Amino acid sequence: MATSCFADRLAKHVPLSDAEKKALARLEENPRKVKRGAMIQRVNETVTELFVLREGRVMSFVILPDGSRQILRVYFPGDFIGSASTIYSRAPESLVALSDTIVCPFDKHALRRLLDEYPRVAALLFLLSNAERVALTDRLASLGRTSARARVASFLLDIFDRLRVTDEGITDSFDLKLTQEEIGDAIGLTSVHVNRMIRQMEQEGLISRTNGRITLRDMGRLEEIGHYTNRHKDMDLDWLPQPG
Amino acid sequence: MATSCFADRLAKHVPLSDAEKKALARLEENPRKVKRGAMIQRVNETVTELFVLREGRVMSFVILPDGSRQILRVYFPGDFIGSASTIYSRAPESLVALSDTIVCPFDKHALRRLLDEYPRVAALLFLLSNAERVALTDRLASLGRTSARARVASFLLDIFDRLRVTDEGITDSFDLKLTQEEIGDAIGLTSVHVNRMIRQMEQEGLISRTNGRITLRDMGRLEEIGHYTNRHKDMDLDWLPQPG
DNA sequence: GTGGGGCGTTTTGCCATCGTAACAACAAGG
DNA sequence: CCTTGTTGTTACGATGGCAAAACGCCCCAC
Repeated sequence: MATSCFADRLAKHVPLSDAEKKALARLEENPRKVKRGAMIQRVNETVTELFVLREGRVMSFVILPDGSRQILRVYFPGDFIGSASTIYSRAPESLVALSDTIVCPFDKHALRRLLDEYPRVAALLFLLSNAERVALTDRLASLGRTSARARVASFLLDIFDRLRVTDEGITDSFDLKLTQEEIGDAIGLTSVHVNRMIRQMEQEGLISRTNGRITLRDMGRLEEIGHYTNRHKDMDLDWLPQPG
Repeated sequence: MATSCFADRLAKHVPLSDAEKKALARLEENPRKVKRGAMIQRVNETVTELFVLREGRVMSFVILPDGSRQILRVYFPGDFIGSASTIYSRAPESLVALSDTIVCPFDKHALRRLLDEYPRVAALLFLLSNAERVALTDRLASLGRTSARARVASFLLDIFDRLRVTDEGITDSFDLKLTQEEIGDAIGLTSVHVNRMIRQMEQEGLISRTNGRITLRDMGRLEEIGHYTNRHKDMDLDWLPQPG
């Protein structure tokens, strides 16, 4: 059977039948290489495609009329991207590759057939979009009610924990692959202030850096500072119908 | 057939079969009255229930360790509430009634059966949760990258447009039913500053107020100020499977 | 009717946080 | 070598938070 990183991801939550895996793999039949910095989707463009991210990193963002940018979400391999085009005819957000990536585009009619034929997968997608929703509300609380310092801390922990979902090898350090300006645009700060906070945290021994690689030196305190909770531990999908 | 405000809401997007309507109506078999201010769900509590909001208003929020509150979402009749409990065993957010309300709780196993038997409804729920996701990213951009003035403007417009989805009678005024402190907690400001902005906007003739009722006097300028786009106009669910 | 009590709004003064602008240092890559 | 992009650093100032109090309003008890 063809491997599918999307099926692999979903299978981390619930067991999948072979038929389901095969159907999911079909979404990834048309892998497309995208160079770092290339646009995958432009805001307001008519969209009928969605994507599974197979390799590399992608971000979604919007540009406000005054030119400032808000990064909405950073995506990692196995993530399902562009779900907004299931319901809006024009893209509400832009997608750009943060590194050289491989995305697998598929038409929403392919998704339709999948949802139609594999109700259990439809339910699963619904559940996972609820998890995404919670991730967004967590960041909303972060932007709305916490200090710059707390936002940086929770942002680092969030990226760290998400990377660890798929990469077991990570223990305490990771490649952020984001400029400080991008971090700022994700958590509502300027690059200058992100820099202040990061250097401060480095001085205090909370983190350390060696050419772009971040090492978390005191996760306990970082969690406190960022008011961060790792949601991944608390998932429960056992109540879904069994496969078959 | 029993009326179901949830079915009515969904039917605004796509036609539903009688069987689907009936199945949706079953979710609302146990209406429960909730007094203004009463908790419907407490953060970190074990949850197995979800809700359809039939009447009144509800908000979801979290309290941070320093006591500050972030309001995550305000809900109106026909909204589907508490979707996080589909995937997390403990509630990531609290739910409280903003007015005297009627909610219809149902167990997630009832949802399971619905998703299982009516794949088209499952798909529809998935799509609508994607719309919710976009609503959240819009507010994320608002909190991360816009001024206090812009946040207030877009917040008012957002509530206004959401009320108008179900209540055709609304033309330019509505009952906000939120204190300025609550507005602030929703958009990341203090009540003091919300007050400053609202009075400023009133002085400029952008809005006017009479005992809690807001009238939007210049929606065009409000949309500009808030960098607001009404997403409701742009929905497209026609590609879903047909009923039957 | 009168006198609270509670709740929300209005108002003020002060000041911390964070943004703006500008530039230096440095690395990578053509 | 020059260009381009990222990080580091500073000075200055605006936005919006904080604390505190007054005000208006509604409801209730007396």
